[in-house]
Amino acid sequence: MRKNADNPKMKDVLREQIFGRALLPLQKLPSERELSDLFSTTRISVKDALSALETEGLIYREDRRGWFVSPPRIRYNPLSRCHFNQMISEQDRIAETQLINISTIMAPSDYAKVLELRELTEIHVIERLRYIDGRVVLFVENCLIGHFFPGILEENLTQSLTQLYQEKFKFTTSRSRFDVVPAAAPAHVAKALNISAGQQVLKICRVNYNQQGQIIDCEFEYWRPDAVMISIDSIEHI
Amino acid sequence: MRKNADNPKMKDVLREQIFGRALLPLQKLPSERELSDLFSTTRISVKDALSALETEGLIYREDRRGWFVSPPRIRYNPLSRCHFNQMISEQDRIAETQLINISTIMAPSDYAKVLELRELTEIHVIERLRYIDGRVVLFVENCLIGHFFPGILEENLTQSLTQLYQEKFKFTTSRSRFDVVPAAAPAHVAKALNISAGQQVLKICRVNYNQQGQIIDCEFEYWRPDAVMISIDSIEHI
DNA sequence: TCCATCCTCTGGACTAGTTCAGTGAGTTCA
DNA sequence: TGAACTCACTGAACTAGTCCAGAGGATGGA
Repeated sequence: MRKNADNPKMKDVLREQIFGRALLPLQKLPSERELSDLFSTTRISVKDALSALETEGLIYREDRRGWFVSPPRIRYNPLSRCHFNQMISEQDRIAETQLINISTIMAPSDYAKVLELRELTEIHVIERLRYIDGRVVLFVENCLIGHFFPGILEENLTQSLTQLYQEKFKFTTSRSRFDVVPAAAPAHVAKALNISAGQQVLKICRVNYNQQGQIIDCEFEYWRPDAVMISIDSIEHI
Repeated sequence: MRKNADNPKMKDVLREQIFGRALLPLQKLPSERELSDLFSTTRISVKDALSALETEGLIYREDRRGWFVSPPRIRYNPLSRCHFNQMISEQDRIAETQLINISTIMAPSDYAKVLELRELTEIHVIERLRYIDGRVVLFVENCLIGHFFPGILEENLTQSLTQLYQEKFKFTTSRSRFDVVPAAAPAHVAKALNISAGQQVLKICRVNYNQQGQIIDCEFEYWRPDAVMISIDSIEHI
């Protein structure tokens, strides 16, 4: 978390190696034990230094697998209901989507509140994982209000939902509203993203409206914090 | 950072106390040493538990002063060039601004790049600290392109710069562009915010354009990550 | 060939301390 | 009265280990 006052080298050495591309994106760092030997310090100090580089967004960890060099951040504009795959490939990266789970349930109170539902309503919950260049970076949970989307669960849900909304249901998003907040990863998210429970993620909650101004769905995104940068230009939606 | 597997109580107890308002916003927690006695564990475990609550946004620390309960987050829309004081008081909180430093320099390359300056240009750098309910939460650095703002340094710079732009220079922001990224606090920012160097902050870089579409200034904001929540509604600027 | 089992390597979580440096209240003294 | 000094208390940073659990490759038997 903080600096190695006595041994300010380790953090700086690794940082230089990363900026100097002696360590390449996605490359694995030596293990914590090896590093503590190399820099003749304790594993706790090594962990602190690695955590510091992690909060700088230079490296990331995978639970019980090791530490790796972070690739450049993706620029993401949550206002433009742009297709994930398109956004990623425009930035010369490779996107994949994996469907984890689908369920249809009665909206529990927290979801009902976000969706402004006043009565018991059926919602579809779609959980997906998104990969960039083969690395898991995003856990997404979509909550669709059931009656707006008859039969959607039979479609291919690894494609863009926005596109599906448009093509199958003729919905264009007239308005969307979102919150960005640094948060701790809930257990199920942490597991899916290969991080340890309670680690920091960037959480984005989005609510979408159709042409009639009705809320049709909401979305909870949990990003690995080193993978993304929110980037918004007002000119794009004036 | 992680959980106390053996003693899962401490984190949960503190969380409950906070949600149950047995510990109130801005209230100081017992010292790390006291907590390690109370929960009969080591200071390292205490620190881990506290760090975990910190990444949840429930508590914050002040360097060598202690740990405190976080007040509710402020909702902030960086697109609406709204006055800071107005935004805070609309949320029933009290805002203050403190001027730290003013300087007029030739734009160094990193600033020149953001401001898209092709030649040597004079800029005014205004550093300010913002308080909410008496707590430092935000360090702001404004970089104004000199020739757009003759004589601005003689004005009262603890007020809203946006307002000053409008009233004195008849600038209305026609467009603004910003990036949000979780980052580590640079040393001078950490010191001003009373956090330790390298701790996590939410960094927002904003670039503003005048009516003619020229870049007139940019701004670097460093927020204590538990104090804020980015909240944007597309309807407000369609 | 395929699947289960084992074994090694990883980070996660912990114990039990020490030393350092900034904060801030309280005291001293011109 | 007010500025300078002292000192207890705080988190920051560190040493030196142990034990645990998941990941994933190697092994070996059906």
